[in-house]
Amino acid sequence: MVTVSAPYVAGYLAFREAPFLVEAAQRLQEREPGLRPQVLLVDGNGVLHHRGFGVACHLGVLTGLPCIGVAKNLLQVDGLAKDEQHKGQIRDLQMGGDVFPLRGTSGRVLGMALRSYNKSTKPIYVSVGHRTCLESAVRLVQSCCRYRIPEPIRQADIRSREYIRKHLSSPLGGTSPGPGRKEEAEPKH
DNA sequence: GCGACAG
DNA sequence: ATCTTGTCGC
Repeated sequence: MVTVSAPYVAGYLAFREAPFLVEAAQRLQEREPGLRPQVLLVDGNGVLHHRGFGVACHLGVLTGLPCIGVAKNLLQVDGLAKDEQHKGQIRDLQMGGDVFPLRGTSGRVLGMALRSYNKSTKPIYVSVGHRTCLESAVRLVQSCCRYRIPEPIRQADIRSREYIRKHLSSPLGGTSPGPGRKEEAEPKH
């Protein structure tokens, strides 16, 4: 369990969550030295970011492990927008595995919109975090999508919420936002 | 008033 | 992220 105090500010997600992700990675290394992740799927963006350095990049540099950014919503940076052109490209995605590049005004490809499984309507946004190319990142992500969200991230989400519901719902858990105070305590993403 | 806004 | 309302498919 962790206690997060830093607020969520769009564009600065890493400053709020990276410390706990690094901690989790270190704990795994201590308790299971034999298990070395070959790659980490991160709930957030990699280079698809205001300053080209999202939480997946932070975690990668801090751990030295390859990282892939997987966002559920498009971060509208470098000219990228959820305009008709974008919506049209989404409609054109035919089956699971279909993608289209996210090219910013700068001309740079910041990531790929991916139809993660056959029945999906809304794509997920994959971007390079650290030590991987976009093509490999998309292929790996798609390979572990039974549902829209890659199973590793989906399970982390489901299990963390279950843990919260079970441990801090009735005892001392309920959020008690007194005047001028706002805080959370959890291992979410 | 309206759109943006990773999680 | 969270919440609500409603629909559809297995």
